Amino acid sequence: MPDSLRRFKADIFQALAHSTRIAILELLSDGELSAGVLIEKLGMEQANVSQHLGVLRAKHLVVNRKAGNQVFYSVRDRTIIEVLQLMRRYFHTQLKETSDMLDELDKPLEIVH
Amino acid sequence: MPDSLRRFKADIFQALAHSTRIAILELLSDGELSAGVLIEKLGMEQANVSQHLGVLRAKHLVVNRKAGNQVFYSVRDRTIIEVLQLMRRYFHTQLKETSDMLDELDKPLEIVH
DNA sequence: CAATTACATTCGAATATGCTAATATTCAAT
DNA sequence: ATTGAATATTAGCATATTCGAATGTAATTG
Repeated sequence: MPDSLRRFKADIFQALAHSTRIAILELLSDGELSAGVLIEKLGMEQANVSQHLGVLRAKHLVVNRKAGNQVFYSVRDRTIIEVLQLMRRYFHTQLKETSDMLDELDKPLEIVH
Repeated sequence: MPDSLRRFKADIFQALAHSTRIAILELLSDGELSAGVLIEKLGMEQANVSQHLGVLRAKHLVVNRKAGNQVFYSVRDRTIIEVLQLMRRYFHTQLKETSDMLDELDKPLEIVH
């Protein structure tokens, strides 16, 4: 497999590598929503959400449609939703295999010596 | 869905968000390989590959088995391989939809004037 | 016990990412 | 034309990632 394809994949994974962007894609999985509704449902700063939408747009994971004052977003390809679902399955498998996993999640903070 | 689960997913995606780590997982998809063989097949710096293996280990995407002098790595859960395969399908879909995609891929290299 | 092989870890510099606050832009309505 | 609402962009700072160079650590061999 050519490295260009791997870089493409890595780019997509990078776009998925943030809980807010995952939340956005999940919210959009049932159909399009305006930026305003997304901001409201996420309960986060407008600029912050807009930046995350910008990342998803840049990687073509979402498309946007302007309607007057508003901008409606939707997922471009359902395959991405499938990836997220596969990930959930992965989570459950791992949960069964190692219950330490949850402790591990908190670890990054322990780096403070 | 709780945010902790999204953060877990994001963490895994972060681990996948590098072409070298994707290459490692692909190389391991047919069975375990020693760190040395991985380094050789990747043709990269020993320390660099070891660091990437460290990331994959930290996120439990791979497990390692010590045998004397060597360390053998293998993917912990095939689901991750499935995610990579889904991603390949995604790539092909996108390729059909927008041929600009390839231009986008080469862009970073064109910085050399 | 050297010396070597196979990996891992640490350090430091470069680059990338994420956030808030502030500012722009774009369309709508008065 | 002004104002207001919805969204995007920029600036600046803090933190994270990535890399090569150097160093550390086990196990192996002589």
